[in-house]
Amino acid sequence: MHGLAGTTTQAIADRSKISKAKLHYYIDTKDELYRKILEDIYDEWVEMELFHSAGNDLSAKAAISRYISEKLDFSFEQPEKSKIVAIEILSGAPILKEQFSEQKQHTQRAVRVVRRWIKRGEMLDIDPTLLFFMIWGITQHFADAEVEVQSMLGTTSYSAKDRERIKSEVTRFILRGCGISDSE
Amino acid sequence: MHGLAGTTTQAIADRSKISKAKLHYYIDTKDELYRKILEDIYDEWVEMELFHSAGNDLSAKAAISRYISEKLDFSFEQPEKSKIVAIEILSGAPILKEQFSEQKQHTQRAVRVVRRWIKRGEMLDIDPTLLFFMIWGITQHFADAEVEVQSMLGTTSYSAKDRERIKSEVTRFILRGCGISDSE
DNA sequence: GTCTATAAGACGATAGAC
DNA sequence: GTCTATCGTCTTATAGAC
Repeated sequence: MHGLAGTTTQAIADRSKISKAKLHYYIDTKDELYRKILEDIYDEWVEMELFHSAGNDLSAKAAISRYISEKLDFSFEQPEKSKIVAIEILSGAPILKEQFSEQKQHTQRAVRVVRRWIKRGEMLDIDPTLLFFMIWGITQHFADAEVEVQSMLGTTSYSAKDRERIKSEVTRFILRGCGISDSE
Repeated sequence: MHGLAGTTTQAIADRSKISKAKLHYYIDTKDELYRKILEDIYDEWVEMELFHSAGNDLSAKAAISRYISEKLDFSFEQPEKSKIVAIEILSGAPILKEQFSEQKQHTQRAVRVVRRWIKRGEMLDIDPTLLFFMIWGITQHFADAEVEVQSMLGTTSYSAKDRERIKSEVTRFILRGCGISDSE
């Protein structure tokens, strides 16, 4: 993963197994291609249901568990996508900045859901927005810092066992952090 | 923050308010400069005491709280440094990879400290390495995803109030996640 | 639609005067 | 040590034949 400047059109063409000229037949500029890819990924990213899921009648425990599971699956299975977005945000989000407002709306809806859980006594009184940051930080770390994580785990890819263990530990950790009882 | 390929020597020279030629008087190649900066930051990064702090007699609660506080301060005060390392790791850590072994040793020592806490009943039985990943993921997110976080908080920089609130919420969240009693 | 060839410019690095 | 000028290379993008 190298971001916009770190990748050449030649490399893109090579990986697509087409010529550079052919690539330019389909796209106008490299920037445009980058922007398109980025927006596609970000849409997929934002639309990952953040608690206002299937039915609003899910318990806090069920909804949060499911969201963590989905986010971790995304990190395990499509780390490249996570990384592309990460580089864009690290760089100050010159392109995605405009779309933050869209995300804000999604998040506001999720904030209200969390507030309801808190009122109902399903979880502790935690700032919902900060809770999202923590969940994002943890789950995305397994994609973005893949090399470091795997190096320390002594592997070169996440085995099915690794995934289960991580998912289980992370879920229980976050649920406890939310003050949601660990036992069934 | 743009990584190695994303920054031109011209930009570096401009920001240093010297000419491009003068820059090349002090450094040989751009790669060399990048490597030097990276290794300096990473050393500072790794040496941030990870639990095997001052005295080994610190309680789990005190040691973890202190570490979170230090990491968050670093994220708030020197986000650029965090970002440079983040980009390097996102890119597969071509340069830092060799130094991972050093970090592994630091981490192994910290793992033993955590194991002791668990044996003593100071905290729940959590995989220490995964715990580190979660703490790193959360704390670094406030630096690396700065734009996104601040955009959602409705600010353009972390105020003293923001910092206190984040630090307090994050610390309590993680301590609860570790099964360490919230009250005094 | 797909190719070869090349234009046009950006960039890292150096030469050489002062 | 610091400057101006420039070389050589890499890269994006286009022109034009087929």
